[in-house]
Amino acid sequence: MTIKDIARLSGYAVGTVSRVLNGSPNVSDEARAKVMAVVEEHHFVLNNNAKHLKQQAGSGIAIIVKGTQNLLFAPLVEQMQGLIRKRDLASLIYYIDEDENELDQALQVCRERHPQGILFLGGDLDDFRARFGGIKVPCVLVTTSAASLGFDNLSSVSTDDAAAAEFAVDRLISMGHSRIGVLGGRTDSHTAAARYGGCRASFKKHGVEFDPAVQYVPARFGMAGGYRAMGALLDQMPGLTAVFAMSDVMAVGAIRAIHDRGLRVPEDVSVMGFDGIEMGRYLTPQLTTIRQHRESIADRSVEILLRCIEEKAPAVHEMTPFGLITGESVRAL
Amino acid sequence: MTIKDIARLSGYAVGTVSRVLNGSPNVSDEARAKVMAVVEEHHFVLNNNAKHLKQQAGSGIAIIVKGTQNLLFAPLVEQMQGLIRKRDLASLIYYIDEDENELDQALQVCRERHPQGILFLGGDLDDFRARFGGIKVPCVLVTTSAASLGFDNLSSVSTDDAAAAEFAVDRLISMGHSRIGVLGGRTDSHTAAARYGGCRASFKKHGVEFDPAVQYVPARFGMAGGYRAMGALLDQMPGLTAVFAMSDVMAVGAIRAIHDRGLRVPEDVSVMGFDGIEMGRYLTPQLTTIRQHRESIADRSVEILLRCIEEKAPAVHEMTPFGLITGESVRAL
DNA sequence: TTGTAGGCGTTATCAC
DNA sequence: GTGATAACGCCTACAA
Repeated sequence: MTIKDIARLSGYAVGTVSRVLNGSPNVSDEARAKVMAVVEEHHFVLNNNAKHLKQQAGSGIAIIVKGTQNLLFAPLVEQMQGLIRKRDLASLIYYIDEDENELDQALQVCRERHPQGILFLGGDLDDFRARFGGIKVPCVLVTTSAASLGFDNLSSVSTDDAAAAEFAVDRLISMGHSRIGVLGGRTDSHTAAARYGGCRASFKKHGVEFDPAVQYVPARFGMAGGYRAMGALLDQMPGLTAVFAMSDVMAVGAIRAIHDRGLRVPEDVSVMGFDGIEMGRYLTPQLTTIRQHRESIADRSVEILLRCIEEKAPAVHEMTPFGLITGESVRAL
Repeated sequence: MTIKDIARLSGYAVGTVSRVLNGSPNVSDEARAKVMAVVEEHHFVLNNNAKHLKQQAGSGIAIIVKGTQNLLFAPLVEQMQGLIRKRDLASLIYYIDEDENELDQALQVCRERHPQGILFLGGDLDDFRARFGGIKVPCVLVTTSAASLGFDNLSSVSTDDAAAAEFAVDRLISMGHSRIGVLGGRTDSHTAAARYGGCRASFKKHGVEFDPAVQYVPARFGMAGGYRAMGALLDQMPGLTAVFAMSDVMAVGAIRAIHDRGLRVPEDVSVMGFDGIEMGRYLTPQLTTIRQHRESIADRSVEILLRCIEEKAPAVHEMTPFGLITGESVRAL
């Protein structure tokens, strides 16, 4: 069943059918009605391969989500979709796995779907540095700053990771903690590096001792990673009273590791997370954590992208505010 | 950059380039080397629109995942991908949101990508009943039984929801509980209905009282749903000692609701979950839950689909074994 | 082994 | 307002 069949069955030519299906104004009401009748009768849908093969002009905003399980991304995607629809634009969403290259995907999408712009949820700065040059449409990298890259069609919207991490450690220190461990991503991650820098700044500012070899344990962002890293930290830093985990999911693993050593949270060890995922509020103890401001992130990302598209505005790199969710996993000494 | 450019730059014709890129054997090593050199230099990738538009013959297995956040699906997808690759087939993964129609997606994929078969992770039986007739390739519905539908190209692989739920309640009863509440999906969900039936069978078998109006609270499958439903259950069933939540994620919400009433798990109320997601083992208390056998589900799904494709085998509906993960959230009275 | 050409289903540019 | 027709980028006979 192709557009040709519809043309034959409706008594019109393919051109007219195409015009009807694409909402062109140059069609008589009669033609529109007859064609639509045939289309609906056969549940006909255009073939996107052919459509996009032919169509060079871009339409819609592509959203490339790297990491389907990232609990922070789901609400972001949902909100962005709404904002894009509100502007009468289509959104094309592509979920890719953590280990796929988001720029391969983006380049393919550009070749095949000609989007007007791209929102990247998550992504690796090294990938961007290596391959983003091939992309010509305006883009926004969301949750990671791309300021250091200097591409003139790549904006970014992110939490100020360094400031937020510094704030987190400030908080622990202000509550009387001084033997504080840090569980982070591997230092090849730009995000982890920024948060790590914030931690160090806080320790230094307050004159609190921090020996990276002992007090910092890198791990994968995941419960298992948090669990193992916390175990190591407890081994090498017996007197610790608080730990800052660079993601809520790691914090969950860390809390269990603490329990498995016969210690309690927060009585024996306080745990501060990072992200503010929904799950945190259902845990016992509820997670005390840094909250990334999802609404602002989604909002600003879409806003910036559209401004770059419609007004050819230059790329900008924004930081959105962060907050503190006071749960039950941190106590004052 | 198209195949024509590569042809020009490599000194060969488009046909040869196409043959190289598709791994055809009828190419000299020299041609292959020269063409690949140009291809890699320019990071050239074929345009899938054109490729699939032309290519009617199907290649690859499509995996349609409904619900990106379903913690059960992530490991299933990963394992299935591995199994499919091991058979030298390509896999095309499509993630769609919970509220999209998986059959619209499937029909589109069939028209545009011509897969040899489709694996559906999650899906609504009503959607299938209404629209699956349009699909002609072999398919497997995973985690939900499609036996009742009777399509001859739709197999299914699932946990025996009724038996597993019955087992769960059996277990609670055998540990001395008799005032047991149930938190489930809304009864329009086939899965929830099956699990609900299993619960009732267990209560009946053991002669334990069960008044659905009081002891059963339907809710959405999610932490918030579990939290609210548990609150309601505690209100209307003051003396309860145990609750069976029809998903682990609901159980997490339920446990927090119990805590918020000043009760403890499992000292005051025991909680049994369902699914066996990774998170359960990191919670405190660790979740006691029914484990769906992910490995078997992935394995059998791929196996059955390939048998249907390669040997034109008839559709089958298999149940995979389930188990019990003994955590800390259920205690003996 | 390699080159050539037709056509996949659609859109868009022409005429009419 | 409508109809014919040339691309879009690729695959695949078929020819050489």
